[in-house]
Amino acid sequence: MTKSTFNQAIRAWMDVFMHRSMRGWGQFAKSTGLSMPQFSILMQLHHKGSCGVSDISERFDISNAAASQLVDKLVQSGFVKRDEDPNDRRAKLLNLTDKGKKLIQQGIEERYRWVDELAGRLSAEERAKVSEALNIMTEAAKELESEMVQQAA
Amino acid sequence: MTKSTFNQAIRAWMDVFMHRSMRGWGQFAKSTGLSMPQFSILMQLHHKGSCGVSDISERFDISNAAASQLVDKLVQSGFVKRDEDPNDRRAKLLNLTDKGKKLIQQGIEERYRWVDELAGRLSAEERAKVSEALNIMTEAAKELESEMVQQAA
DNA sequence: GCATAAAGTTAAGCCCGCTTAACTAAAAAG
DNA sequence: CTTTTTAGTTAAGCGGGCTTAACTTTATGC
Repeated sequence: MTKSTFNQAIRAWMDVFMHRSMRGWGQFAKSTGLSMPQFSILMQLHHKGSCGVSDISERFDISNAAASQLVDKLVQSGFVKRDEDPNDRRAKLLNLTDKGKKLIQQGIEERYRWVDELAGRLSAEERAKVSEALNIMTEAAKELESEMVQQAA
Repeated sequence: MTKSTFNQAIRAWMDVFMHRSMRGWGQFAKSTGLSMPQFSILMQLHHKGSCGVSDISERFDISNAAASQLVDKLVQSGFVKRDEDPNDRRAKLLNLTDKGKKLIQQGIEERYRWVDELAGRLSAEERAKVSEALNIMTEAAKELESEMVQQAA
């Protein structure tokens, strides 16, 4: 296996997959009535869990003020809860509410549906191969991620 | 290979991959100075090639007027060229300019860099497995896509 | 050929995200 | 204990995306 054959395979897949999933998320966000920035904050909370307002502003490279305002809208819509941090009363702890979690989960399920359809077209043998390969990739990605975090710290 | 083992594998991968690539595209779009809607249009043109204004409005579920205005900004910034359709002089043929193509290509390259790093962590044997699996998936995705198009027609 | 439909454009107006600036409150530094 | 720094909020104002509505130009249907 040459490196370039591998690269070709992964690039072809990325083209198909990225295009498809970006389109899907955009449409889903729109269907919820939330703006993309608001929706992205929900996604971030889903992935990273509890965080403060300034974490949001750093993550999306916007001002604290902007983050605060966006979060406030999400709080008012009932998707996010904003509690005081008991350890630092200046800070806030942002979390998805049940309503927020449900919404994101629904979006994820819809994304899954597409790959489930894909899965349906594969033989059991093919599924086994794909499954093994994706586990390899996921593992590598997680390792890479954790090294990045360490590097940043 | 049970279906649920497969689903688990693909979902884990999607979680990692989608989060990563969405973040990446967002940051890249921001770095170009283009808004997300504008950037998305460039992506669409990259994937689907030449199309009219109303194709844009359908694809993003916005009015013709909105699409026209967005496109106009992209034309003025030099990322898109807007020619008359010789077969129907009402219609326009939208295409990426060289500048537009270059921009998108650059974004894609940056996305690739991440998976290239991933690839670097794999053994030749693992790369072969992953490569085969991704080709299977890409093939299935393309088949599914073309059936969808037929169904819509 | 004339009426109707279709592809795009333009303009007015609304909402939203974002920034800067001024502010409150709490923690850290000295 | 006072000063400074940090976390977050609020308000004013700008720019952008989107919609509706009015319009131009070209193609289609009868």
